[in-house]
Order: sequence, then structure tokens, then C-alpha cells
Amino acid sequence: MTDHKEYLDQHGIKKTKQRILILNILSQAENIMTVEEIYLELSKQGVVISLSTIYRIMELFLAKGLVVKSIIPGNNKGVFSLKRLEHNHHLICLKCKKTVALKGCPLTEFERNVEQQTEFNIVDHNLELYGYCNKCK
Amino acid sequence: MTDHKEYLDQHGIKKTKQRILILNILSQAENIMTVEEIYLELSKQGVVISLSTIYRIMELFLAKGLVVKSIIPGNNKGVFSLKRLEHNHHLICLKCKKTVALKGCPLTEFERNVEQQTEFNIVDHNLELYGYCNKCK
DNA sequence: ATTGATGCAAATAATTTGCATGTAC
DNA sequence: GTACATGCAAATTATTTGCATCAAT
Repeated sequence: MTDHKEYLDQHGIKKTKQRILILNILSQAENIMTVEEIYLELSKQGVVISLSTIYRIMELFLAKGLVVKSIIPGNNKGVFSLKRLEHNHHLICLKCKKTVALKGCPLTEFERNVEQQTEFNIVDHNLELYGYCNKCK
Repeated sequence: MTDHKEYLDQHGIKKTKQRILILNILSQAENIMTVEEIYLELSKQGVVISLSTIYRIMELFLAKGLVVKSIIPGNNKGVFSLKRLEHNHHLICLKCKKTVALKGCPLTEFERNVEQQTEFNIVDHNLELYGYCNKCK
């Protein structure tokens, strides 16, 4: 809670009730969420934040690098997840859409190599794995 | 050309003029394309295929696994690229949106590990790298 | 007090769908 | 000839925006 406030401070983001609430949800959620899911989760907690505000906040978090955005296949919604210190990726079941957070990221070394080969300055990446969970396969 | 027809056959996809044209474009393009870019590229070649048809064909190619879909950050359009035999990923400049195709994929071993740990059957993945190209950084 | 954040309703942009017609097999 | 593919226009859905009000510093 308090740490979330500091977290926003560190990133030069003004602390508002809505931003802290969304940050709480994302940090508890450990899994990727659509804007709508965030909205519904807030509703469960008895809080209403307008969809446009959630969109704007996610956009802000994205620009500030707090969050990763991707899309779920078979669906055209953006999904968001908090960047962790020990950053991680997700495995998504193509049938039931269940997602599992994975430990660690296998790309550090690969990025180094690519930087050297391309002269790009690589600042981020997006990785998801797709498959079928033990129930659906 | 002819090989594209066979390629469609192999995947149980009916060969139509439109599908072959789109496959040609994707195979020459070596880079990720939006539906609109595909449409415009076709226009350049003097061919008009309706947007809904392109969407439908991309959806089909996606379902059949011929193609990978992702989104470009700061943009909400789907982008598509052909899956190559030697499959690869893209590096995207966050400023000028230039994309570079990378050789190879670093994930094969990682996927094996994840399969064992999670009991998922992993069939695919999505990976893009983001950064700034030498002009924009 | 000032600047930026939020909520609402309206606008936009991407994507999807219904249906009549055309084309591959 | 039949079943599926396409094109068009209309519909839908996610996301964005204008503007008046509200809240954080």
C-alpha cells in the first residue's frame, strides 16, 4: 500500500486514489488483465473507476514502464501486467485462456547479442508462450 | 508462386486468388504488416481485396498457424508476419516504428523446461524486442 | 491557487458480421 | 452443382477524446 505510493513517486507519477487502487490490483493479480477485468475487479471491491480513466492510467503506466501490454490471441483486447523486479512472462492456454506466470526470463543474453548485431538500444521486450494446459490438451 | 499454392494445400486451405496474393506479399515482406499495409501493398500492385476479406484470411492463416499476430506498442493495430521454417522475431524501434527481422529464436530450450515444469503442451510463442534504432536513440 | 486527473458522453478506429453474389473443387 | 469465399455495407467492440468538474501538491 504505502510502498505503492512510493513506487509511484519514484517514477514521477502523481499519486491519486485511482492509480493506487489499480496498482494494488495489478500487484495482487500476478496475472495479465484486460482493462475490463480491472474494472470488474474494482467493482467487486465496491470501487468504480471509469473505463476511460483506467485506459488513461494503463497508458501512463505503460509509458512510464511500470507495466507490459500485449494481446491475447483470438481476442483483440489489450492485456496488462505489472513489470516485476524479477521480471517474468506468461504462458497462456489457447483453449481455456488460463494463464500461468513463469519464473524468470530467458532473454537477457539474447538481448545483449542483438544489441551488438543491430546497434539498437534495446529497452524492453514482450514474450508470451502459448499452448494447452493439462486439462485442455 | 506455385510453391505458395502447394503450401496452402499442405495446410488444408482452399486456394483462392486472394489467399495466394496475400501469401505472396507476406512472404516477400520479411517484416510485420498491419491489415491496412497489406491492403495498400496490394493496391500498389493494382489489386483490390476488401478489408474484411483480408481480416478473414489473416484470421484463417492464424488459426492454421501460418502466421503470427502481435501488436505494436503505442498503436492498437494487429500486425502479422509469416512463420518461417527458421522462425524468427522482430525488433521494433519505439520512436520511428522501424522493424528489423532477427535471425533465429532463443526460446527452444526454455520452452522445453517450461513444458516440464507446467505440464502444458507449448505450441507457440510470441516475442518482440523493443528499443531505439541508431538514428533514434 | 494551479495544474493536472477524472468522469461522462460522444467520437473514432479497428475489426466483425449478414447477406447476396461469385468461385474453387 | 455444392459448399465455401468474397465484397459491400452495416454493426460491433475496444479505445480515445472534449469538456466540465474535482483533487493533489
